[in-house]
Amino acid sequence: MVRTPYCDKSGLRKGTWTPEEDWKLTAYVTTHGHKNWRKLPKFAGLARCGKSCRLRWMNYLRPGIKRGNYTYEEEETIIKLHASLGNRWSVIASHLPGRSDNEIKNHWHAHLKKRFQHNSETDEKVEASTPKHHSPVESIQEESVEVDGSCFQSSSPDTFQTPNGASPSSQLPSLNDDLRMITEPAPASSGNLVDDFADVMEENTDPISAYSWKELYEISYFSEFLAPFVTEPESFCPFYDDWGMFEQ
DNA sequence: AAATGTCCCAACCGCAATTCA
DNA sequence: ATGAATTGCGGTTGGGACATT
Repeated sequence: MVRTPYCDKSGLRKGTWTPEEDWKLTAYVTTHGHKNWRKLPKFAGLARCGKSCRLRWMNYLRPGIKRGNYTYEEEETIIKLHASLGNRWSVIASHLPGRSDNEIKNHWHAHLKKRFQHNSETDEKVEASTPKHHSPVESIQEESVEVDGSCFQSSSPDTFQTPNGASPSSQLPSLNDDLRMITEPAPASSGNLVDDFADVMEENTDPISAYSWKELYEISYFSEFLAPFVTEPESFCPFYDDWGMFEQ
């Protein structure tokens, strides 16, 4: 069977995503959902392949995603699950709400693997000088978490967090709200809209950093670009009828 | 201060699995 | 039932940031 390449290599951007691209993708997926990643970039105005868009959304832009600052409990969970599941990162990620498989995989290779190996070596030395007991791996496997999906709450697209870390809502915020947040500075304004906006975002513990949001703010065509979504989404998205608003 | 090495993360790639027509 | 299209997964890599010489 001959596969058509999922990514048409010609004329498509690769590499690091720009704030502008992030915004386009976020705005489009938030408004129209993502039923067909392959066609999405075309209608979102992105020169990326669908695969790249999906990865970016799943790992960095999707609501509720957490970045960095792993807690001790999270790291313990990763180590235990890895001991029992191996490199099944997506399964491991499903037990850590807000964490992507890619990030967990990176964190494992960059930090946890070394620590785990170091601990194993240390324990082996202790084991050699003490009466017989279980190896570190065996111990971990014995007490490893049962993977039945019931003991953890998986991250859900419905648990949207606002960029400033406000409590999750059962509903996605409207794009009008987003626009209001972007275009209306706080009452106690310093007079510099960009800085005020960044100040708000700096409280954010969530995915898109204050730095990124500041950059996003500075993209002057925001309103222009968003206008079609807010007023007549049907005219912008040919799939609108099929997809429905906020479909996840 | 400059050169070199190392670490870490974002993103790409290929393949397998799943869904669709 | 079959083949094509699409999605999801895990391994790998490029390059920027930071540390060391």
